[in-house]
Amino acid sequence: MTIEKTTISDVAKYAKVSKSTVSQFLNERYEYMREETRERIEQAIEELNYQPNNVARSLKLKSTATIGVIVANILHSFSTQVIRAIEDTLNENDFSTIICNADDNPKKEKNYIETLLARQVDGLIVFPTSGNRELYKRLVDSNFPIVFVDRYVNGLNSDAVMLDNEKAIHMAIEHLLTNGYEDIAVLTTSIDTAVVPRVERVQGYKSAMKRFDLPIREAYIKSRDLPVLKKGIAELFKLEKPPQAIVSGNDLTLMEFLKYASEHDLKIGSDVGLVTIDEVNFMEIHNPPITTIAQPTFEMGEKAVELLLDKFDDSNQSEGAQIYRFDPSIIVRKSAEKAGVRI
Amino acid sequence: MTIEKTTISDVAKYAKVSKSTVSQFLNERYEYMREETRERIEQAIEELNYQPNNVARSLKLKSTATIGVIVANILHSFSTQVIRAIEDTLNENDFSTIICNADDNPKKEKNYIETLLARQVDGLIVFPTSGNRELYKRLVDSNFPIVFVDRYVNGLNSDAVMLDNEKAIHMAIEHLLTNGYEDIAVLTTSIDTAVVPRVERVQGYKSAMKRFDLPIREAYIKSRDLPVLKKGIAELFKLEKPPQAIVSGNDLTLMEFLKYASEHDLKIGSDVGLVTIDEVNFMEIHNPPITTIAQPTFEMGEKAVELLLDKFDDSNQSEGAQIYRFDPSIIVRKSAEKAGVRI
DNA sequence: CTGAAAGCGCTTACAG
DNA sequence: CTGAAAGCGCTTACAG
Repeated sequence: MTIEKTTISDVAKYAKVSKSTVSQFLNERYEYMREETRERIEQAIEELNYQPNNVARSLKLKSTATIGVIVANILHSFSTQVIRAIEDTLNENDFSTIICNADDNPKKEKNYIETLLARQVDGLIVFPTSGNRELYKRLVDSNFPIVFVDRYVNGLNSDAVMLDNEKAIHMAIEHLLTNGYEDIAVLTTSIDTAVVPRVERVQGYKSAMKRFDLPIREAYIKSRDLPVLKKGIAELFKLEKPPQAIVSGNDLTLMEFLKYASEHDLKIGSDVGLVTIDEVNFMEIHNPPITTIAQPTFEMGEKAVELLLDKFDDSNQSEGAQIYRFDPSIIVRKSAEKAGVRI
Repeated sequence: MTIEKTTISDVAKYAKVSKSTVSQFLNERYEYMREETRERIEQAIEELNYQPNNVARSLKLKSTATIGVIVANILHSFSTQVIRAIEDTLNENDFSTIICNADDNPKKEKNYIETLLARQVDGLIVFPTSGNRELYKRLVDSNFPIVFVDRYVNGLNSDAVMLDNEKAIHMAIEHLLTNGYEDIAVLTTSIDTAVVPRVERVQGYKSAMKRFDLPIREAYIKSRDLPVLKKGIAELFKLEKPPQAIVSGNDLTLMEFLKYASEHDLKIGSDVGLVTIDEVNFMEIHNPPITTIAQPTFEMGEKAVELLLDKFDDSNQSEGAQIYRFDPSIIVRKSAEKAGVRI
């Protein structure tokens, strides 16, 4: 089963040179190499079908050229999209990516951080849960290259790539108001664990209501864990004054709402207006098509990689960590139009 | 920026023992270790905040405990689901996973295979394109642990985890027939590159038609690349006798069909019956909800890992490679019911 | 019960 | 232009 690999020594012997010279060749330092030597090595590598061992290289170089990515919840399509961008960008820069899914579970997350560090990843990009502040603090304090995405960890001086969540909610609400919906409710997953985007989206809801001189009704704010969110939605529509429109915090909360709506024969648009954050492929084919506040997922992933790679560049003095906010954009479709009404 | 790591030597010095003894401790070989020694080492590790370096360990052990996963197209939700299962299962067995997306591009795929091998992954799980037969052949012939998922590479004696594609199509067609649809067309992505499941699905279509004594109309078989599939769909409905129902090969072809249907005001169910392969979250909330032939994605991912790990077990003589076929199941919803007609 | 030594497969000053 | 030597951080027979 075990295949004896051919090593650099085999190549050296075969080409009748030293290991050093082969190594020079492998690292493309041809400057002082005779044409003939180069060809001999080239041939030896070919004949022996030699494949360099990167583990050995990594050990010597103290760099593995791999980045660990830990995502809180890979089922969330925003995450998949950003990860896709991260992997692409990293790959372009000759880095490998190890993707881990923490399932919103701090224990799993901790475990992943530790095994990634043991594997000597050169840096970490993480969508953090809020359960490992101390661990992250230690990493950040010791200057280990790390950048956060989507969420940040409170009180840590580290880079983070975030959506402008307040703006996102404002856009959603403004669109709804323009289209004649006034009593607007917001749906997010639970904010008990203080996950930043959810908190910001709820705050954004409140500030938007204030800005548009509308009352803030606590009963219109439903932040619940996914399995019990539908109950919350039901409560909303049992209210004396049920909402005329819904802002859904992401694609997962949207699914719950859509299920509720179809079970209760609520017509999207005419019965309830709807805008959701996060663009997913099925928005377009839903009937009616769903108006969406999209995050620039590709740019966000790219930025995260860029920030991380900058840290490897010694010439770049760390000029203090920052939170980078990205602008959402609205994709107007039909879910926030009352029957017949056109803007 | 670089943090000097504490190494096993530091721990040894601090605990006043040799590196060997620390290593014994790390590998939990306590048999011959004095209680007191153990405690001293434990403390030293704690004090120095020592983290073992897995790269060094891997080099010595010639095993990295990591598996490379190469997926042909990560945008395909079947792949995401299987990968999720693979990662979970691997993680339970203390293996790391490196996921790479080949984008259905043999060149990218080749590149990934090479870098994964250079990184000394212990094995490979791959959803192969059909462009690297020779490379895969070399790997399989040299006994490198590899298992294929979803597709296999022709003429290679290797394990593969596959859907019973013929059965899947038969189930779809039988369901459609039972519900009163007779003229049935099938949609898949292009079969020019001979990607196995597509080919099998088209074959399955033909064998099903034969089995049910229906004519096989070539014009009802549309196998096109995604960007031009919609044109193929249009052709279908311009036929003298347009199909009464559609079997969609996967979630991506489904999207194209759904877009076409909504643009042309085709009512799913009453105007055209529809069954698709691959269960995705939005099937349920689509209007009408979509009847689906589901693949047992979790079991398939789990099986792939199991087959791979078996190869590491020397006691298991390789009893010849096999193709493992998994049974699809049907999730009946409303997209294959004519208005008013109930089964 | 514990330590000295060799070695995994590379890279990199340094010498010549 | 090329080679000998040391070393990256571990593990594992082997000796005592």
